[in-house]
Amino acid sequence: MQSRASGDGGTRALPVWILTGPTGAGKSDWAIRLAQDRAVEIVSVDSALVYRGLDIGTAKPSRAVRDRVPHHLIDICDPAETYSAGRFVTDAVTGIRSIHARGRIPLLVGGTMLYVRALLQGLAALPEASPSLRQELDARAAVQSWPALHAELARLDPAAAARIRPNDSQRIQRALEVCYVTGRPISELQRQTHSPLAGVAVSCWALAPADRALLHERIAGRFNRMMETGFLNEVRTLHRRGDLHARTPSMRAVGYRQLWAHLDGECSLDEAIQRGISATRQLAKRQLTWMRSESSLKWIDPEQPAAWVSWNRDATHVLRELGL
RNA sequence: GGCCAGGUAGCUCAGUUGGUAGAGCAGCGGACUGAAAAUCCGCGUGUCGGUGGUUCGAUUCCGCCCCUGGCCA
Repeated sequence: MQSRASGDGGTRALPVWILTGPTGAGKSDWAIRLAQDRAVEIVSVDSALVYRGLDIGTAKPSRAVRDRVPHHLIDICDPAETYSAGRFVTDAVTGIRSIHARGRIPLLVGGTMLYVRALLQGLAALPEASPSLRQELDARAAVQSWPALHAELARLDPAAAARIRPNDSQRIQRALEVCYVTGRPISELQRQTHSPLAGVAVSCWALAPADRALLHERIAGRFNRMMETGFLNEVRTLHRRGDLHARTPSMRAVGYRQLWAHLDGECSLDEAIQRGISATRQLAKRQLTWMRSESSLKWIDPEQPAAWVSWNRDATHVLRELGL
């Protein structure tokens, strides 16, 4: 990917900025403050923000904010659809190219770490999901159990089976699916990946409070605020559509899943809220695990008074250098 | 005030016919290639309410005290 911008004395490659962090850390606010009134556009890196109608529970930036600062990859599909890491890479690359073509800097913001990694390290050229094959595998697992299908994978692709746990339904299913569709083991195909951002200057920051207890407080506070601003009604509207169910990927999102269970009569509202908050904390923990393994991240503690100033100063400096 | 039932992990509870205890949830750590806000793996010491007594040994049995809930006054 080659992108150029006209500076004072010639052309320079435009960078890609990535701001990630656990849910509730304040990524969106920071991104909007940075991008506002500057040659910066935001690309969402979030598997839930892509769905229309999932607004309150995803803390989606408001229409007003998006009118002020351009956002990409938000509200691009219906909740009944299944978005994917593969589609994300394609969409994100398209977005980045168009932003660069406008002579602006893309700021990728979000906490879906698989998507971040897919961008940083690339995704292998694998076939996309086959709903019919997955249905068939689900049916087989219901009678034979996933460990039995794991044993089958061990015959077809020993390397993949060694890495995947016998109960990891999702990965067993995917590995078998790829085997059946391509006739080749997924472990072999996965060996060839290339980053779609190869050759681009990428800066990657992780916004995360050093104090976990503080993050937990923010998460609970935010969830309660969502409840006060109509989260339950939002889920009820989706529930009433009739074509969505508890297993639809969009409805497995944190918060939506628990409120959906309440609407299905599985638990009280109070319990659903508590479970939703716990699920959010657990999500944040998994995101942090992923971030710790990403060595290229520059960590920012939003609680440090100087953190914003220094991040903003660095960004301003780069923009000036590029004549933007 | 009397009677009954309880007080065991952050929470809900199990258990020890006396040899100092274990589940679920929560929490923590980890894995992660088209569902990823998903999916999966690992981690359980806590004055067993307090205090006396019986005993080689008490969280377990007995006495008293404290706390919670219920019933009766």
